[in-house]
Amino acid sequence: MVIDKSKPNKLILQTKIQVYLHNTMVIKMKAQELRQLFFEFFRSKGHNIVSSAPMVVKNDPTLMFTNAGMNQFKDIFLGNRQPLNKRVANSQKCLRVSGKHNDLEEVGHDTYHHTMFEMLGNWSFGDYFKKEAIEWGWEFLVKRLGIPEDRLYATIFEGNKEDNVPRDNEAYSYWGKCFSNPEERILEGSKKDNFWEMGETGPCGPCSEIHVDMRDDKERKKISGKELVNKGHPHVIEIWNLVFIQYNRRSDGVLEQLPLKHVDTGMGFERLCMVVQGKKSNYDTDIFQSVIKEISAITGKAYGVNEKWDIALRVIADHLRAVSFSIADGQLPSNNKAGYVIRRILRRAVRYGYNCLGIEEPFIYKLVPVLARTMGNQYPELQTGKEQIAKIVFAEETAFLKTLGKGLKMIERMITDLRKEHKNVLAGKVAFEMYDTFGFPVDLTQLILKENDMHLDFNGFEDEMKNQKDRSRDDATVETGDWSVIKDIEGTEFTGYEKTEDEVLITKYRNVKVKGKMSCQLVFNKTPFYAESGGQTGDTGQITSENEKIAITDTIKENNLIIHIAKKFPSDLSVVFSAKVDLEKRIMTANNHSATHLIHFALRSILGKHVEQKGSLVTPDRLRFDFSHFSKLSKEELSKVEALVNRMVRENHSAKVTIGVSMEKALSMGAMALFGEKYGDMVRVVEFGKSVELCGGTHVDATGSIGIVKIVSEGAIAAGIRRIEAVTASKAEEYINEKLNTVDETASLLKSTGSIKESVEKLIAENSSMKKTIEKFQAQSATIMLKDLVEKAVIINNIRFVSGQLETDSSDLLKNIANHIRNSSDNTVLVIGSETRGKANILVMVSENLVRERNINATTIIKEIAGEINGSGGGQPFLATAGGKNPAGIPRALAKAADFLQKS
RNA sequence: GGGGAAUUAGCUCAGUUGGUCAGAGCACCUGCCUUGCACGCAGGGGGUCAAGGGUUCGACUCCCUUAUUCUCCA
Repeated sequence: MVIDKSKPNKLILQTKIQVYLHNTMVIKMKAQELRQLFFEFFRSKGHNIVSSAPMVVKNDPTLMFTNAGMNQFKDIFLGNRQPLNKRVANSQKCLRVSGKHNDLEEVGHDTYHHTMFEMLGNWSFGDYFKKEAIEWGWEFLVKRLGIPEDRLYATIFEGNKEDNVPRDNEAYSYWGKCFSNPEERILEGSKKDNFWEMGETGPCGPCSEIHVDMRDDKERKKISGKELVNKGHPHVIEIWNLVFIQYNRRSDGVLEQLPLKHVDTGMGFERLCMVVQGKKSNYDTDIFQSVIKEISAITGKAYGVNEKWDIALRVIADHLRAVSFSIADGQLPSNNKAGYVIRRILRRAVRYGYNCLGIEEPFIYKLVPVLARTMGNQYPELQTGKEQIAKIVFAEETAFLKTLGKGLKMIERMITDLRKEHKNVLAGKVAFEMYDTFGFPVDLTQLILKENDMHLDFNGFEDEMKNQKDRSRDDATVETGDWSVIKDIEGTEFTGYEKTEDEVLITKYRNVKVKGKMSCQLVFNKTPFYAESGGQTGDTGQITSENEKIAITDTIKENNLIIHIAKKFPSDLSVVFSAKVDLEKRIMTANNHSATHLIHFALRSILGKHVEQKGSLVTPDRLRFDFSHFSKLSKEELSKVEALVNRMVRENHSAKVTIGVSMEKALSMGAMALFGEKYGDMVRVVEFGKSVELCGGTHVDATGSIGIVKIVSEGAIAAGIRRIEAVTASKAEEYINEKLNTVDETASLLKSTGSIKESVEKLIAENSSMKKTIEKFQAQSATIMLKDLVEKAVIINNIRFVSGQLETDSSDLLKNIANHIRNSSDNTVLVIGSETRGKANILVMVSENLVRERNINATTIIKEIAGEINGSGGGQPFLATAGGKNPAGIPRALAKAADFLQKS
């Protein structure tokens, strides 16, 4: 056992004290110490302590977030990678927002579910198995932490006939040696609780769980803990799951034995803290209390006073962790995929603050520093990123509160409408629309309705919700077939750094059906194709055999396997293929990738060392680079960056690539490790002059071949994060030429020899003054025409009838004339015809007093006369228009209007 | 990836089965009043109603396409 040598007795003493104090429930071992104790324990058992993988998963389409400690070892279990150490232990940050064990809407209502949590785990990759796993589990909990034996239960797998798996007698026998009364303490569990599977297919095996009974003595006497295991009792809980991976499930459902057997264990750290600290709730441990106290200080709502507040405080404390860790890993809140999950979690926290605590302004961002203090030791990314995290949370909170504000307005309007109709039920469809289209939470809708003595048709709402889910699910079904193995070779050697063409053999293939579209996936023994990774898109190209040529449309990486997406499967899979990468695209991609390195370097030189890469996208056509910076780049800064980059291009720095460098060495060379990026134990370093980066991508041999780099755009993508887009080489040439052409064409249009800008400014000024002049003229000519017409007016039936045909193509002008007359004189009917582009138009205006007193209607008149021009029309009682194809009929139409008035 | 919504003045937004309807507040400009924490009063400039098609006598309003943004689902 490894303990702190400077205080050799402290640990032992502490353990003894714990045993003594456990029943009185006043033990205080800080979470931080407990975590270290776990590491030291497994180090003493020959384990290598590794760091937590990022919580946000990249390069795995089936998983958005790390949801268990074993995720980062998935490819080892699948046999795609050899482990460096056969015994490993760590603490992994995990996120679970849905699935059988957890649902986001439940978190906070009980005292032991979380979105983000830490999972302690120890692993054996084909090394030790059930015996050691069980013995060490027991030793750690009972002997090291001093958890009394009579509070522990173990479960084992009861067996399953369908799968042909026997009862796990082996596990039972080892537990039997630990407990003094095994019959009482070891329970059997069904497939549901005690058989672990990675997915529908893949590695799986029986598991054995350890449960703790935390109830008072009195309670324990009443009902045996045995009755409460796996029954959802808040104080009789599972804390450690030991999984014994010994099978592989094929897609036909049949289990086959694995050649190597593995151990995968996971212990909920928050629960362990609760047990060790003698608390009844995870939220009472020091992990959460510091944050909860801060929320209370801000909101004035103390914990433990009433249930409604407590739920809100728990929700906020939990969600703060999930959101902060995600942002630290580089996952910003956004409107799809992983980013959307984060947004939803944060919004839920805001909602609880709003509903239950009555906080109507951003406040969660204020909690980030406290969280960084509490957990920054183990997870330094929180400490270094805390300012940026706070900024992003603030922006997100502000935006959502605005959404809420808009929704409140809408719902007020709806309530008014309902009142008018004397109804008190809001249709589910309406609430769903508010939720679906405007993001207004349904529980708030319900709350507000209740305050107004109304309620929601919740069933209707859920129906709509179900419809939408079905729609999305139908669309997203992916059917993945089994790998068919042709040659049993593990992994793929990547030869693409040296060559773009290679002789390859197909080792396995499978079908993947997405949206009814079949995609053919191939794996080779070695390949020159670069798989999408690190922002660089996958290679395209083709494979050819003697009688076939097949296009490769993309290359991806899944669980460390390089997979080629082919147009179709070759008819003969066993022959040698010549695999050839599309060279032109590869070169263009390399230009862009190397250029991102130069841009990164230039940004740091010019803006400062706070600039860090936050993401990038490199395609053959363009590049995108996201980085942290607090404000918009000025024009000067942008041109400085561009100038420095292009200088480095001209200096023609050769690429210096070093492979198999240890992480420490790479960092000492000046390379930057990015938080949220998963690196292997050995890394690849790419240097161009002073630019040093950890990078697995393909690059130019020397910067000169990039030719030229042109920044195309710069903008914000989130608070504190900016994005630069750029083009290089021939694409940059095209871009610049296009711009210059525009300038040339503009200049020749302007016939300008001097400054184009001045010419355009002059043109705009002239244009606007001309506009005004024209308006004046039009008004004048309208007055003249008006006068002309009015002079020719006749009196029919005591009505002044003004009519005539005008030459104008402006319907606005006609309307102007009409309105002018209407406003200036009563007792008038105006009928004007005009011809534009071979079509006839007629306008009828009737003075308001005639409409009122004599019931003369412009619409009636226009319908009466529109036939004469082969047209139709309509309008309002005082103004109507019609159009038709027969201009020759205009005089007849005017005459008919006169007749009409005569009769009325 | 799939649904829905939005885009109107520099900003925040109104705009009622398609017809004097292109508006408000803030900001801006001019003048007056005189300074007290968003001073007040009077007047004024500013909009291709996101872009492009279509339907119609007539489109900010209806339909289609595109762009951008928001939002929900996976």
